[in-house]
Amino acid sequence: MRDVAVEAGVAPMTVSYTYTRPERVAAATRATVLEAAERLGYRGPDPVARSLRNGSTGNLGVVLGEHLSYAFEDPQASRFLAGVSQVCVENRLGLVLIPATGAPDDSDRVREAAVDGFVVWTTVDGDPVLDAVAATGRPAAIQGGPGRDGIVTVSPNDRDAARAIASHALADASSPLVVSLPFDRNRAGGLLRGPETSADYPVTRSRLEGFRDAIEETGRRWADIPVAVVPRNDRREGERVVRDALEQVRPDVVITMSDQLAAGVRDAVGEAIPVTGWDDSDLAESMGFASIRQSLYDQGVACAQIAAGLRTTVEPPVWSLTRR
Amino acid sequence: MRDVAVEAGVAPMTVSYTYTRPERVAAATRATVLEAAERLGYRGPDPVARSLRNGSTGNLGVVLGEHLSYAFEDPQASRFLAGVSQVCVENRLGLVLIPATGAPDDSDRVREAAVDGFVVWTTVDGDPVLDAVAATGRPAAIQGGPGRDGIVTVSPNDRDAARAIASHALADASSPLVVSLPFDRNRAGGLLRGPETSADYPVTRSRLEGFRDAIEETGRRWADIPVAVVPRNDRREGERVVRDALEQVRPDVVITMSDQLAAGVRDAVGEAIPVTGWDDSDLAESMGFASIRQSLYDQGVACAQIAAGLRTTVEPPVWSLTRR
DNA sequence: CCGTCGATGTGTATCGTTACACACATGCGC
DNA sequence: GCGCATGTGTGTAACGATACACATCGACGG
Repeated sequence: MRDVAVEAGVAPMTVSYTYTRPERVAAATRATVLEAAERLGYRGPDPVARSLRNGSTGNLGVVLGEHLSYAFEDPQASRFLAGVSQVCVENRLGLVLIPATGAPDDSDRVREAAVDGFVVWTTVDGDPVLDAVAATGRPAAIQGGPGRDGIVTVSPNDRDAARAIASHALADASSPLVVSLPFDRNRAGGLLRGPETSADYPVTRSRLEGFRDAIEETGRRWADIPVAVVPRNDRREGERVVRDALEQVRPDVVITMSDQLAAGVRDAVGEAIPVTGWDDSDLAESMGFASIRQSLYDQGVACAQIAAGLRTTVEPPVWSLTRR
Repeated sequence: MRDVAVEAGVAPMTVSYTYTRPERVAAATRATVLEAAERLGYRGPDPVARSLRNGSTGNLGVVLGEHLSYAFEDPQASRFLAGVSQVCVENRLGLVLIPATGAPDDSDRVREAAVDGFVVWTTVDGDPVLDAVAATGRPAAIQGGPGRDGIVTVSPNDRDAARAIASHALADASSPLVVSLPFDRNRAGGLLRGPETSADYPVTRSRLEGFRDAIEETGRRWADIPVAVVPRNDRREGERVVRDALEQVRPDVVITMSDQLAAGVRDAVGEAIPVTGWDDSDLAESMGFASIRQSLYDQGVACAQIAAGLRTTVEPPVWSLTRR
């Protein structure tokens, strides 16, 4: 920039203003400057230097508690990210993806990220990456929890929603099979019996609690309920885990934690056993099973607005039960 | 950092080395420095200042020629991005998403991105965003074209592949229906007759050319061939467009440009009319239609490596025909 | 003809870091 | 006791940009 200033015969500040506040500089001068820049192949202010001087990067960091490719494959994460990206586009913010796989250098990644704020996709309790995020002192929001000081939690009341849909499922049935998202980072799959509802993922935990609430309300004992856990939120995993489970149990309804899983169940059992999903996506509509409607897109928007400093609090996201 | 140096009673450089090259500084001094940092709440070197000084940001920019949410919904884009993100993770690079929707400020976004290199997801011919990318002078790669000076093109020979699969499809059939990806940014859908193979998207164009090659080889006139164009690479769009087309034409084979579309065709016509896909995904295997195998994941890896400066050229990605 | 105002250009200081070259001490072999 | 390698600490000088306050000048009302 200094060179351009010399070439154009003006002060560096004039060049700076030419780019950042064109109206502040006379049209003639502006032309001279741009011409000089053209001659020298100068492309405009360096974004990094600008960030340093201004103290803001114009970037939002999105922490994904999974291998990055997960973000592109899980439909729920996708919807959420779509909401985040919408805010970024509207506000001309960059979107920086930060993987947090549970490795020790996750925190470094966060510390070294050149961003103004963080959006965190739900992770496990006590994830140290949350400490790293909070330590930056920058605005941050997390979808689905866990809650933490310094990070705004954006999460619907999953427990209530889970209870509602489970009650609905149990209206005409008596022996449910629960299909659950992973409990923890190990992501061990398998069939359990009325497990402690102590999953490390708060989202999984709240839903389990809600299911248990509903089941106990009907007089059944949670300890007797089969719970099949998938290693991934994936339709085929849902199909597989249910096939396996059916070798040991004979449920008359299957209660799942996502539409993908519910679709997988349908793949396995057809209409023979009713199933419920979660998220009320196209799948739920086209295959015709009950689901919980909650907008992950809207939650993405909310999180991004917080991270961008556009707001500091949000109403808890709403949910509703779509009966089918 | 200066403050920490004072607090610890050492030179700023010592503090810097404490973080970036700990082995360069005596253990005792290091401890003193870290202690002082702790007292002052210093979290380590500022990434932005570091980038400025070092001249590199540790970020890769990915230009998506679509609304960002598209990246999270199109399975092909997802696979590609998964490959890109793999390279980022391995090399500790950040991943910055840059939307390019065709709006005039796309170029600004590129110019203002604090990244070391660019990966571009296939876009239309003459997209000005490519000029902006090339103008940065940073390493860049584009998947699927269009080709351009200063940007490495990573693309299989789509035309040959298209000819191969179309020939395969025409072995036992005589009147094909082609289902095509969008021609241009307008994304108008609809049914055409042997259109000029002049789509703005080079990927669409090459495949059309290949289909035409194969069709003309069997003695049919391209001008007579019905081509249904979808506005989006989406299973349901595939279903819809074929339903519509079947009101006007009676094909005995459907040749599509993606497995999603092929699956949509199956949804519409079942096994009544054979169909071919593209990408050889799980869908192709489970539904049992022929497809072109090419790894978008690997292409993502290749593009990212180029953008990261890890290599400067790539072999053309391989493709193969999976007959079913 | 003076005072004031708006429009426009310019110096200064600083954002937080690090490459580089150098200073100095220590220890070791001979 | 000399020469030399090694291990540690320290100035200097940028990296590229901009906030802020100030200087200058012509215009214009009274």
